[in-house]
Amino acid sequence: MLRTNLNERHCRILKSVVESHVMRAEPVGSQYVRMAYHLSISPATIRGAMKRLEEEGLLDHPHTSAGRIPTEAGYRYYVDALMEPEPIAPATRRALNKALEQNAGVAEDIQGLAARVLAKSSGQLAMVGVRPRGAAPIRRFDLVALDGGEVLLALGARGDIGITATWRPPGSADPATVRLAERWIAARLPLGGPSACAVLALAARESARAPARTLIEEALRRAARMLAALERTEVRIGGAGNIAAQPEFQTADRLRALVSLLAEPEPLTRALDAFMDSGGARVTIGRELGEGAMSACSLVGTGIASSSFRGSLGVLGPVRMPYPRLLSLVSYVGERLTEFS
Amino acid sequence: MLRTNLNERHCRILKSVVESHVMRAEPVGSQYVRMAYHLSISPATIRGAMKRLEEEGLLDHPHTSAGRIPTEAGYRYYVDALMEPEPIAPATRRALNKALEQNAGVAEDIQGLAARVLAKSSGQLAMVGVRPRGAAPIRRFDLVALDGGEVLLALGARGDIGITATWRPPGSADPATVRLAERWIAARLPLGGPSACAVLALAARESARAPARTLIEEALRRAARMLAALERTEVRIGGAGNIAAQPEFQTADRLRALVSLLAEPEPLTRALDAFMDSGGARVTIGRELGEGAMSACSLVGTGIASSSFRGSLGVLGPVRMPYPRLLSLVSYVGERLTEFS
DNA sequence: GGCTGGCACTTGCCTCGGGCGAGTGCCAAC
DNA sequence: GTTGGCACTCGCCCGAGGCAAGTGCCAGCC
Repeated sequence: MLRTNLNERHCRILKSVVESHVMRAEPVGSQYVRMAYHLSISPATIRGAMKRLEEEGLLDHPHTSAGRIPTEAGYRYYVDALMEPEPIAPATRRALNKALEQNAGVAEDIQGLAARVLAKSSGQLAMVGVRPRGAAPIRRFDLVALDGGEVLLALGARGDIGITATWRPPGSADPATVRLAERWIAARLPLGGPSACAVLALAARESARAPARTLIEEALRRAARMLAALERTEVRIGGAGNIAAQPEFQTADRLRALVSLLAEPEPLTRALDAFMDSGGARVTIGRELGEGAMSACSLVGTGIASSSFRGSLGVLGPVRMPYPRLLSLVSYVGERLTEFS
Repeated sequence: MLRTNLNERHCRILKSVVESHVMRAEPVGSQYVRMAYHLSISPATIRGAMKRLEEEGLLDHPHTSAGRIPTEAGYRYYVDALMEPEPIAPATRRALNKALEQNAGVAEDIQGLAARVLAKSSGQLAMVGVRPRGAAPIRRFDLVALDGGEVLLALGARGDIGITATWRPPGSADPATVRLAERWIAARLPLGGPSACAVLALAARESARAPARTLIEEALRRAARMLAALERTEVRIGGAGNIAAQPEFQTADRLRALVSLLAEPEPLTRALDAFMDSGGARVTIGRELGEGAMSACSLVGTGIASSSFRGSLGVLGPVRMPYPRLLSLVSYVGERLTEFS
């Protein structure tokens, strides 16, 4: 990907064009680059270099009399080879920590919180998706007869979270039968290991020979459903309004695409999933996201993981985004989030 | 609200204008009304009547040479006095039932399902919000010491749903203490009655004198938080793309407002809440929704309720909506949903 | 007296063309 | 290799004119 046939001046000018364009959201001309970056070469020289960069496919100009804008390849080159990492301002860092810690107690909503915080500090759309580790360990399995003929099923799963369900088996539940069923399941269910699939398999394989068959089957079916709900990736999105305010999203078409994306966020979550299990923060630019509604966007994302979950988070915005800042930000929030396992 | 100084012709013409405009999304002229409704009076007469309706504040015309469009008052008059109820087509009815029943098993997501189904059949944005009954009865309260020094708290709440939490008290949990704490709480917690507030009050009032004070306080605090989460209204939104495609939402402003609304749906949910505990389906038109981003929209909604929850559902769209059809639809889905308590 | 046909009028929308400004591309000169 | 100069190219803005739709009003008719 890295082109070696660009000399130092070309690089410098490409970098200037990208950064100017990110800042101003307009095509940038040779004059502007010269002024803004105090280059000691003349506009004509800069124009020459720009033309060369255009021939390389790194710059584009919308029409003859407009300045240059970076192509997606130009952004890619910038991200891979030119940009300098931008450390997070201490004030931002403090604000992030404060916002995250203040609400960390509400464990179930850590993703929503992180999405909000990340959206606010990035000025883009932020997404956080978390999924429990593949085989969510069942830490506890209870099947209890309640007064009044109902049965209570309690699953203690990963972390703080657990779920229960109660139902009334046909013909009401006899405590002895329930006890029997619980023992039967507990003896066969490998606590600490099984995922929803495993539970279902257990149900299919063995329950036919069990003593309290209907009750056991019902309990296992419900347990599997509850586990499946826990194992689903839950994605939270924040700050959609941010990117709706960006100049790139002023046209009705783009906005409509954004609405559709919010209404049916599967493409978003799929793009986010691509960052799962990846180490540091990475960038996906424009068409690299696919040809759909998001092809005019870039995604800066990272995987997050702890002993109890895996997931990913990222910010989505127009291709013209401040990559160095967002990369640091996404990295940092990712690291902090991992600590809240 | 009902004006009596409109004769039958005026009513007929107002009705025609409203229905034509709902269908075509354009100002309607005297010619069109005459043709479309086979009126035997001349365009000039219709124009006279329209002028009268305009003086009454029921019609408006954007400029001299445009046709008429209904004002919000015109729509209100139409809804209150002119429109004829439109029964749901049997095919739609069947489709609705099928879609609802197919997935009814996934109890936790009944709202999301209903929102999707309602959005599809209405062609508008659909919202479904459900909240457990005010004082969610706690049907079961368990506090158990787990192996390894952790404590499990299980709450059996309304219906099928229950939740558990586990945590590690400082200095690990001694089974005897946990048992003590459970008894203490069970003796004071009025099973079948208390809401989150009540639990918190119990914690504040009495725990100071309790034996295993820190443990009890922690358990009650967690229980209150879990109950609060259960008692929150959870709103699902579907079909945002539908109304983004409406002619009223072609301008960037409107679309941006829609994006903001999706990003921060509090105004939506508040508007929806107004239908809670109300009987049949009702309509809120335009400015009646308040002056915010939704003032260009109407909401057709109804309350839904069963022994275990209360809530509301509705469809949101431009003021120019097919009210008779949507009223029937919302009514019907509301009734069906109530059956899935 | 109310309804109707006819006609002038208003007004938004579309298109076209000219002026303006920004920025380029190229060339000759250094 | 770099630079200043200059012609050129477009996109954008703006105002004018033509068009179409639909009204308002008035005189006449049933």
